[in-house]
Amino acid sequence: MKREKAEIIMAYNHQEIEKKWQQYWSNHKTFKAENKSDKPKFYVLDMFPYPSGAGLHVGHPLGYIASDIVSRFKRHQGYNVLHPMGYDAYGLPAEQYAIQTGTHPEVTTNKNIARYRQQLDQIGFSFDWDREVRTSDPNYYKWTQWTFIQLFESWYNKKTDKAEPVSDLKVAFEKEGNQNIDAVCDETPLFTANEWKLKSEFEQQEILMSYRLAYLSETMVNWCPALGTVLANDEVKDGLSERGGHPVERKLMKQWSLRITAYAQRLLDGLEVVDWPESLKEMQRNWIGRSEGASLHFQLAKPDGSEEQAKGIEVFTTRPDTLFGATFMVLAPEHEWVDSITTEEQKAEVSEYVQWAKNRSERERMTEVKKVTGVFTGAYAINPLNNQEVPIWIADYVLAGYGTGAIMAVPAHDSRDFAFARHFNLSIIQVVSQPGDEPSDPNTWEESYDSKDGVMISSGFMDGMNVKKAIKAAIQKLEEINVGTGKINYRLRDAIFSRQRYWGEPFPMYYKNGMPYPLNEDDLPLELPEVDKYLPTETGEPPLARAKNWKTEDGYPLETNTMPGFAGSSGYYLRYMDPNNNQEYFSKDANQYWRNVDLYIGGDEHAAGHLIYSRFWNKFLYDLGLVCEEEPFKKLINQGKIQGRSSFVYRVQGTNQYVSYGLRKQYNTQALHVDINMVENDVLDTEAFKKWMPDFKDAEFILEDGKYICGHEVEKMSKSKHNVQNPDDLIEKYGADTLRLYEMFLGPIDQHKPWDTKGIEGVYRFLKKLWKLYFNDDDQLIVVDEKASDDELKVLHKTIKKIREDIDRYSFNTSVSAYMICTNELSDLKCHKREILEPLAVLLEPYAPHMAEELWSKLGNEGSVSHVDFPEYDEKYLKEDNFEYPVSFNGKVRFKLSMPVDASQAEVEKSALESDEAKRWLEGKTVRKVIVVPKRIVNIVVG
RNA sequence: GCCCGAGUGGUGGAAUUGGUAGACACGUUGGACUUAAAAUCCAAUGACCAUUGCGGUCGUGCGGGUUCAAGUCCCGCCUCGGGUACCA
Repeated sequence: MKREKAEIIMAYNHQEIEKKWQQYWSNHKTFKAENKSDKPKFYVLDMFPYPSGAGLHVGHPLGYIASDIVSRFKRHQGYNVLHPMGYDAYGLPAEQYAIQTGTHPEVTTNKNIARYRQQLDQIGFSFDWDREVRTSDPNYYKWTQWTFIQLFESWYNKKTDKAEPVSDLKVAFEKEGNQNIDAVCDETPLFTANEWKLKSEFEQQEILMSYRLAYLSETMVNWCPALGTVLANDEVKDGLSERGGHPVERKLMKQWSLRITAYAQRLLDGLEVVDWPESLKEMQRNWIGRSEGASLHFQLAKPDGSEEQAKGIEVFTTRPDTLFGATFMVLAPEHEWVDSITTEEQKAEVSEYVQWAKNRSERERMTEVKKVTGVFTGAYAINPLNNQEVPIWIADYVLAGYGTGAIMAVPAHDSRDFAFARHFNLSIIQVVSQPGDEPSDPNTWEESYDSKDGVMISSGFMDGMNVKKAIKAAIQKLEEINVGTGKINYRLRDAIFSRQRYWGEPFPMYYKNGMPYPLNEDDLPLELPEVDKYLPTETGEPPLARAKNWKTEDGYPLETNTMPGFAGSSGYYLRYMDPNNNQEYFSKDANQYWRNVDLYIGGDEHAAGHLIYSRFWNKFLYDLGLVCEEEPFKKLINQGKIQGRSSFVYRVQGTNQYVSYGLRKQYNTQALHVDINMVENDVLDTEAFKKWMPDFKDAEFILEDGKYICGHEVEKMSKSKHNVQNPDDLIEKYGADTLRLYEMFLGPIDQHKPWDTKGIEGVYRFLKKLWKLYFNDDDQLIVVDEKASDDELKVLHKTIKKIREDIDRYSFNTSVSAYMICTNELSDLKCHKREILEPLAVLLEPYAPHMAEELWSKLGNEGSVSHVDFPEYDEKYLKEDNFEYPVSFNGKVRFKLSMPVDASQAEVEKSALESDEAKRWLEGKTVRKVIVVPKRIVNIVVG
């Protein structure tokens, strides 16, 4: 009885307070952002989550808490803050579940969203929920579809370096054909205006297709049979699908693609102006993969006289300087000329090899990188600079998808060519000499010399030049003799945009005579139809082919593919600006006001996916004049992942006995994961363990000091490792404010760190201690109006300064300790004064908003504290009269010396040398030098 | 292989511009209160040596260097994490 009573009086009742204020915020729309405002704007965005069935674990809110702190801080500084949240609602898990159970993915998704929302609300985020978007909502995906149509109706003009309407292109074709058009497009033969006019509608559309930014084409795709769909390059990791880890094959399929390659250079250039982590920018640079070099043609030694072969085989090289060392050529097995150049004698061998290469999985190909394979075609080409005949080989180390799918091989200066030449006994000629080294016989080399550091030899006109100069000279020569030209190549591929799945945006396209046409914009959104099963049809068509009447009013069949996951997330940050607009994606005014995202927080796993697609999407809309900023995300922070901390028990081999961590070496044991909820401070609750699973019912324990101590390890948080910490239990026990503070206290926001519940008590204690500055044990307000002392003011103002600086540099962990220090010091001073405690409540708001609101209101204030001015600090309270100088001798600190802060260097030096403590260290030594750094240190050099 | 990032007490981490290394917190130990426990409060807590007191030596992954002074800057390595990989 007594105990219960004590708990009721318990001063800080987080459960009641947090519920109350969450309700208040929701009722009063405290965090609603207005599109019309005289205030400066600040846009803080989180990467919106995919609502998975597992709900949130403690890792998810980490970034949300950080962005919420910044949002709240900016509101206190008078900004109109846009801080929205929504859901990336299309995704494979809900669809896989639908396949298994027949439950509509929308049902699953809505259920998961409801759970996410409830969890998010509990943490006390200051989102403007009136702006919520869901990618699967027709009102949202209408604009995803709309953007797709704009992409379809656009082409990329290299002359103006931007996207322009296809309608303009048609006008140009009618006027002068395509000879003056400089576009990023598929290879298209030249035609005149007359020729254009003579073409059929179908032929014209076919040509336009090769210019469109969203285009349909037969391409080599990553086909994942287990998922029954095609995947984009960034969705494939190590030859396996990123989701589910299923094998991926190469397959030729007719697919929609986005011509993101048109933007390669701008995507690269834009990285220079954004404030992103260097590592992330580097990842994008690598993904875009710009390389400078030359494109040139090798004539066939015996062309068959066809127009095609007359041009020769085109290759791309970054080392045109080494042309004199090009002793053979290699084509990718998929190269279009393989059949036509192979000689009769080699036919069988070549076709066998091509077949073999084709059937290899991507995974095999990757894991067997070191294995050298290839076959001779029997054909020869002519090196354009020295007119030597070189054999043409086929090998799968040359990729069809990069450059032209053909290379000139320079074995002396390229390690892959070197390995190939060695294996097949092809000749190797040295053309670059390492500085300070004599040229030697390459046949004796252990490896090729790939470095660009060196001087040309055996290279005719380039002899004696350094590599850099020779590259320029070679390109010039190639252009002179009209066989090649300088060229920049990108590794970036066009984004494959079709998925053979149900749960995604339908394409707003229909087919007339096999040619795709866009729907009328008035007919958008094209809503996702109902189907009887979420599987492909018997004939292998995507699930949408099951839909009844999947055709236009005129009876033309609609596209049956759906869009990929990154479609909906590419422009969601724009829709937040004006989420309920039925007329437009977003209004011009809204975009002019909100412009772009000032702070974007999310994981770095999106480096090569979402963050590139989004930038592309934004640049395209910029070209259309719809958005006013070319880069969508000004500042970006990657929050680190929170890893799990697994606990282990040690089962003695073949028994049901479990030995405590410290004694496990004495036995032959096997480590088993145990649920971290049964473990506190590494001590196992043995009774709970016995009840956990039937297998453990009769478990026996070998204890140390009467306790069973568990082992631990840092691993990924996952259900199977029983180390998932969900926030709900912690919030119930300690409250959201504690959780928020603790997640920040764990360490720098951008660092990966293991979750460890141990420290949360300390943060909870801090909040209770802070509460006690305002209330006594009977929960009576004890704040007084007495004038604050200098000491108290100093504590407050140094904390204000620290918190402001810390938030400005996103150092959230150090803020938390600043609050703790402040509370400790005010407690020591027994300070209960309004002059200190009222500003402190405001200061606390970004991190612990519920408590701040409660304190603010209990102090007699009306309404929410959210928009109250953030406290300013005054230097005059921070000033010290004295500074305690550490005095060191030869760099070792020996004693402290208190001096007035305005003491001159000479005075400090004099006092230091004359002080009693100094004598000991000066005895028998000469002072060689004295360094005095004002308000820092004194260093006396003796010897 | 290549490109990034990181290594600081038993643990998470702090040290913002080269200037007192280890703030703050956890954990541990000892103590107060209590019949007891929880909660709370107080004290100690990098290692080693000396502990009769003053104290001393070492110490930020390793080895070197620059400097009056280095966790911080430079050179060379090691380990871990991430990205990428026949990209010509």
